[in-house]
Amino acid sequence: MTQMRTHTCGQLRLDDAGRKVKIVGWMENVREVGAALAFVVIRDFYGVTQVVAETEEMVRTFRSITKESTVAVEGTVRERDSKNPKLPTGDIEIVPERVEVLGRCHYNELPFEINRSREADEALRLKYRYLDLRNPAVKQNIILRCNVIAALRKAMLEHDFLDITTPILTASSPEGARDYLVPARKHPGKFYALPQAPQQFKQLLMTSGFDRYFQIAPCFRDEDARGDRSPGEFYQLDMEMAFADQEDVFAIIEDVLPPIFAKYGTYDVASQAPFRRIPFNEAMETYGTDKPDLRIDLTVKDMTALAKTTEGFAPFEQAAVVKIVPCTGSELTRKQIDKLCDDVAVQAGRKPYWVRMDENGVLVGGVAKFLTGHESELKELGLVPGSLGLIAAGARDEALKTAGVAVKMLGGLVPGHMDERQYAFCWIVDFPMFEIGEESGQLEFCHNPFSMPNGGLAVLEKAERGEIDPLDIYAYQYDLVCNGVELSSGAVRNHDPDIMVKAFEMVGLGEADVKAKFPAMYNAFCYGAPPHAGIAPGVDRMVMLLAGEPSIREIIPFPMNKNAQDLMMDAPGTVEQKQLDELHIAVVETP
RNA sequence: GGCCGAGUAGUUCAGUCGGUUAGAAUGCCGGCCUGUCACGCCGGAGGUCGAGGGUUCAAGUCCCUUCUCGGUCGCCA
Repeated sequence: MTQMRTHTCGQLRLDDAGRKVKIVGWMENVREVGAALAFVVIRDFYGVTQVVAETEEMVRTFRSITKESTVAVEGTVRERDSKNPKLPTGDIEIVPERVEVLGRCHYNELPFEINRSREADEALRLKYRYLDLRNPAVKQNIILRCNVIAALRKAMLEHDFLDITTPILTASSPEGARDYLVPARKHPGKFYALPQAPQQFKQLLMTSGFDRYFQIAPCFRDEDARGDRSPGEFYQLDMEMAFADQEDVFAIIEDVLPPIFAKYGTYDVASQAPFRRIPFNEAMETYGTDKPDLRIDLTVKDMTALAKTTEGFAPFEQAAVVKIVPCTGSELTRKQIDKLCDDVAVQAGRKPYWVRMDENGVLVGGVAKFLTGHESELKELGLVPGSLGLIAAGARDEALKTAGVAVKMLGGLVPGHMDERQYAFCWIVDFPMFEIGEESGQLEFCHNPFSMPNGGLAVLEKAERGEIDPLDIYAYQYDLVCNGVELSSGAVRNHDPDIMVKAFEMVGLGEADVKAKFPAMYNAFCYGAPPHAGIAPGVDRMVMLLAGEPSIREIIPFPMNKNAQDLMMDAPGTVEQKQLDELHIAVVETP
């Protein structure tokens, strides 16, 4: 037989009995059950197939091959005496006539067992990622990723979006995250930057007359990692539409994403269009976060007025706001409540207070003694008999953040408050355009300066004349949130140079700054730009949600570790002096 | 950068109040086993307890320093 293989390891069925075949793959396991009987498992991308050695010689042959070597097995398909219903190929086995080692595994002990690689230390998995990926369970997430990306691309093309690539080597962007810089050999002292997003390019494409653009775009940001944030690089489904507004963008996303989530997700229920829209301020007040998990039915209630009438508890008396998260049906013990409050503190930075209303309507535990006498008011807020209330007091943003974390943790802990098995999408809309900077104390852009203010030039001018508070100006800026995960930010862009300059003037900058920071875009917009809007859902986070994985590294083929190192390739690494010389770089100190 | 957790056999982990020769499972090596499929049974090898210092008659265990990994906050327009 000259073919490399006639069948894959996932292919053969009972119908194939009697057929002469040749399979190739990794020798996963040898089960010897006698001197002249052994069962050998061969694995390839498609599945596993059992080979049975029935002579002493053949048993010795397989025994001599190290596990995880690649082999070719030629033989005859036969119906099994004892079938395995758990395997697609479990009805048959191959009686080998010829066995050839194609690629020998030089080690008889591996860094971890392939089928249990997910239990191994993560640094070890990353160093031997090529072995980790042999594990079908690990490989499955990468296959899912491919399928999801293919489905996204297909859907976008069907909606008449053009897939256009934009430069990887580009100019450093003055705002946002830290850039990855690339020294320019031909321009001593100058640098390219890897794009944090194709933001400016896609807006320039709109200005060039492309009507609908998208790209599965690599993005690079030199910021610290998180469980749901890969260090260094990630991918976005970047899209932009000309002569379009917020409604047009929502319509596309609401058309594209739900079917893909329903088809490829671990849960088959996804929110249908239109997604619920929640204004930013309402989200903060109701959920304590701008990325609410709508699967949880708990909300934040304001008890500031009530708290002000209490006596003897300084945190209530001094706090700007006091928020409570009432939760019915809690049977948490005192110990569990303490643990919960500690866990909230880890994420929120401050510990919540708590109180319980027992079945008789009596306040017990925690800060109960300061609230006694206010039972009826608390009941109105939802702290009914049999409920636990987590209370956050302090400055508004601190209290809301603490309450938001409390909502999330209570939802996950107390049964009956979270309908977990679904994808719950929502839009967060009406983000404030400006905020008072924490450090500067001055008016600053809340998000990015490219968003169109709701009200256009007129509203900025009103604010300039003092007729309205600039903090009350909203931007056509929106986030897409699913199950408490921020999937994406988007906006109706500011395509009018005059409004752009005015917006910059509001924060103490001006035309010169716009031109200096975004020269290409500002100039392009002076030549007639279409109103346009877009969004860029994170592909990695979507796949994470679909795979039901808590770590983003599980859905990236070759992830870096938390410290932005590729342990397999040993990157970042040192380079030769010659390379540095060409790039006009002097290394002052090598650690 | 802050805080929290972890680091013991190839791997995953246990190790009590500081006290005899540091254990288990799995993997590896050898033997047995004719229908296994996480095969089973018997035997064996395998350890700088992350590193350095200290306290002590005695440290995997207590203290200090440091390194590494993970989580989280800052950060991520």
